[in-house]
Amino acid sequence: MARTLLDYCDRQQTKPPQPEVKAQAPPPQPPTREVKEKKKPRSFPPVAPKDLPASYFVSASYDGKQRKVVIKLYEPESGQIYFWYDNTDHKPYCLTNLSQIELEKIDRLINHEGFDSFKLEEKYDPLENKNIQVTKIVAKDPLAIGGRPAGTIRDIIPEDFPKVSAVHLEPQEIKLWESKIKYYQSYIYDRQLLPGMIYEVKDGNLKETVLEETAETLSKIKELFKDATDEEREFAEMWAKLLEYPAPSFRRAAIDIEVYAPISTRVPDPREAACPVIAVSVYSSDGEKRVLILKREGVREGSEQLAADIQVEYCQDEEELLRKTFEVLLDYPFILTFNGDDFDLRYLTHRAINLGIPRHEIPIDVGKRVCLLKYGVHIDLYKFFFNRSVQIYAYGNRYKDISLDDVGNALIGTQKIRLEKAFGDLTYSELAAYCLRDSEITYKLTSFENDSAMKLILVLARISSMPMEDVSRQGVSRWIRNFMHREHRKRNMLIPNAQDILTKKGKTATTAIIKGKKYKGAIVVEPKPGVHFNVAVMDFPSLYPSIIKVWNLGYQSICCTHHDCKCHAIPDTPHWVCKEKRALESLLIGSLRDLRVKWYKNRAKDKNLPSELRSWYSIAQGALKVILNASYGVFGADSFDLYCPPVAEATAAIGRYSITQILRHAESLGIQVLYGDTDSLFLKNPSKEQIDNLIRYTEHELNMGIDMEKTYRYAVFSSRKKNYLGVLENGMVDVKGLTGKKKHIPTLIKDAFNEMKERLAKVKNPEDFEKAKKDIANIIRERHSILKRREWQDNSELAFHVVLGDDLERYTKTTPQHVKAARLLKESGRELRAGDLISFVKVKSKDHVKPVELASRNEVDVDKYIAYLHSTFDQVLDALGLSFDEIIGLTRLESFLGA
DNA sequence: GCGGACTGCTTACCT
DNA sequence: ACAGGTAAGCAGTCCGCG
Repeated sequence: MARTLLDYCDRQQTKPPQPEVKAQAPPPQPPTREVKEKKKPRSFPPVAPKDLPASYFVSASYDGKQRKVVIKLYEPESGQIYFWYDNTDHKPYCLTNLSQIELEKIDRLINHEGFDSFKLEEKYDPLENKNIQVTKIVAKDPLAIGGRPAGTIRDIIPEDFPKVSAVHLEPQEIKLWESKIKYYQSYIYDRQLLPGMIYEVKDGNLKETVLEETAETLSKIKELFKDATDEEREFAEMWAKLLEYPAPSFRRAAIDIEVYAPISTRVPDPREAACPVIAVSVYSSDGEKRVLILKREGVREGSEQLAADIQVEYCQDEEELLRKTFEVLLDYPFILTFNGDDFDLRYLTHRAINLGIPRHEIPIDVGKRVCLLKYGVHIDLYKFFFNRSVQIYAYGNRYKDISLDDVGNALIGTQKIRLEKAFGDLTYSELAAYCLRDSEITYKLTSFENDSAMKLILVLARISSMPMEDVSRQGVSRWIRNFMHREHRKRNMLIPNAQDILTKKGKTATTAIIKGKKYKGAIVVEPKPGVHFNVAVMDFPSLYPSIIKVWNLGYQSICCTHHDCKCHAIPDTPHWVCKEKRALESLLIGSLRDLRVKWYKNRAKDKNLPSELRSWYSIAQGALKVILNASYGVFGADSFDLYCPPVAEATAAIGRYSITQILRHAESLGIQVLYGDTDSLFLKNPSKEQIDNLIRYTEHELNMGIDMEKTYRYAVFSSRKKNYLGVLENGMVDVKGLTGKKKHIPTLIKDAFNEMKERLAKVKNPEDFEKAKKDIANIIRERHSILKRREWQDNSELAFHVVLGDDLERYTKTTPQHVKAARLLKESGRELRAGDLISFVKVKSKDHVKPVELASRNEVDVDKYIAYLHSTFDQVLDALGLSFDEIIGLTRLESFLGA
């Protein structure tokens, strides 16, 4: 019998109607959208009709009951999800070099309940560079191939084949390929489906929707690649299509739950779900601002006024609260949470089970690490913003720690509500406001700047061919792996096993400067200390992707088997690269790089475009940046499925070669090189001719582009690498690496540093400097005397903020100061985990540190702070010809004596 | 037993 | 689970010192 979505809450209707108490009577709200009336029952699962208008492919998974892949289609007009089940009879499989005759001897395989059939196929083996015959082992169920602890086809073959085979084969000669690819991914690749793109259902079949209006743009892009090779142009077109198709508006709701915990310092365990859920908030794109509150004994209403458009609904018991929440989860096609995988959705599920709600009435699929929805798409923003690439490249390192408070504060300027009392003591209206704020922030994190986060996830889903759930949870190496897998399948290439790449292509040959690293990396040019006026910064735009493109780098091409290619040597290494056959990675990464440089970067800046379109281009551009920035690193990461250390090593080596060549050439032209790092050169006062010469040289000799990136009015270098300050023509100041900009230092010191920075921004010429120096000396003297006289406002100004990189017990080798402070906090009852930010001050007592909340003002170790102020400013002062000690009035002798 | 030289650990940053 | 290179501060160890 088909269930309907409303069946999920049918029990509630059998109860006597509950009196609904409102915090205050909200004026009736006009429905923001017709969805309010739409609540007619839909059958579950919501199978797509025979004909469905244009809808977005947002997710895919495997339906174990029907033994089919199911695709979730989001139809933006109705704002609903439709399920489309595979109708092509596609089946899971893996590949092997054993013949059917040999395989038939393996009883456990033939008799395996999940075994279906064999099929002979020809595939191109990229490691051997030739076509080979393989046997496709087809299964009835993806779990039969792998994914179970034992007794799967993947295990049986290497275990049993040696026993039944007449010829002896070494274990490594028994090959199995593609047995670890998720089945729905395999399906997506084989059918060449494009997640994130637009499809329609026609007569029960899934059909890609072609938009005429993008044709013109696509042909413009094609024109940009007219001088490229045919292959490169084809790849660029492929990417461009994925990036040019529009995004829908995403109908979505953010939810957040609050749980009553008797011990306020303890986070309730979502697996036990022992405590009641007392509030659930919903903040949606339909304009819903709703809080469900559990009625409890002795809780006061509260006098705070909630905004008029907020709907507060009281629930008499917890089951009612949960069922109403589940209705929301079955209504919206996209549900947003902040840490819902590990907390909110997991807690709701286990709590519902504890309360006796049948499993099938809970619309959540709880996995080991994720919680997915039976109906829509759950996006856990904690996982998304936690992603280092997203944090650094997409959001420019604007948020520091991955808390709702910090991310919200940094990106949308909204913080969590600060609680003055324990959770259990809150009035209803305080609880409602607090809970709603969290889902408000969660929602707005996806809505600011034209829904940029949702669009970014969509674009990444397209690039990587992954469902939106997966792409928002997994790292950049998975995104890259998946589009590479897709292209292997498209070209009938066997996807090689990581071990085979390693065996065939070997290891690295250079020695890293840092102990424990696998190979040598980039060059950093020794800076010329001092203040330099008119500094030009030149750089290679995406150096490593350019190298991968120009030098044809990839696991296939590096150290290939052709004899003639050996002369095509990689500088500074024993490696060589293929001249005959283009590597797939080189094409993929190269075309992506060119497309970003030739098209997306400009479009994102093009003031003539309507702002909506421009923001789309800046999202696309940002997505490409994230991918390109990681595209070299993945080859050196052993967790990457196409891990190939010599490719990473060769890329870095060519990078060193390139910058060294251009550095020599610059010097031969008589240009003074002040500094350089990896892909950049800082030139002192170069002439236009000199710059043009450098550009020409790089073009001809290295076959790569180099840009004049920016010019500093002046730059300040110390003798330290990766540490400098540059003032641009427009007065903006770049600060790199200096302690004064680091996030962990006390605000008392940081503020002084920023004052200096602002003062330096005003310096136009060498004469201005003298006045600026006096002002800077005053800034330092002022801070110094605040410290000496103990005149700071509050200890929080002196707090260092350091992230706990690991769980407390795991610091066994040393005990850094923030760990000492954290242990003191733990003693006073706080729960701490890896990733938490520890704030501590330096004190005179035995451990030298105390958590800021436990330290009193008179125990602060002032001398330590003066020393820190000293070292922070020294990084700039010595270049300016100033001395900290002299500024604070110490004679050389006094400072020598340590006065 | 104490202090300086040294190494290693940890975090935050740069490209 | 992208990479390597650099800076800084502190913890811990070794060694020489009557």
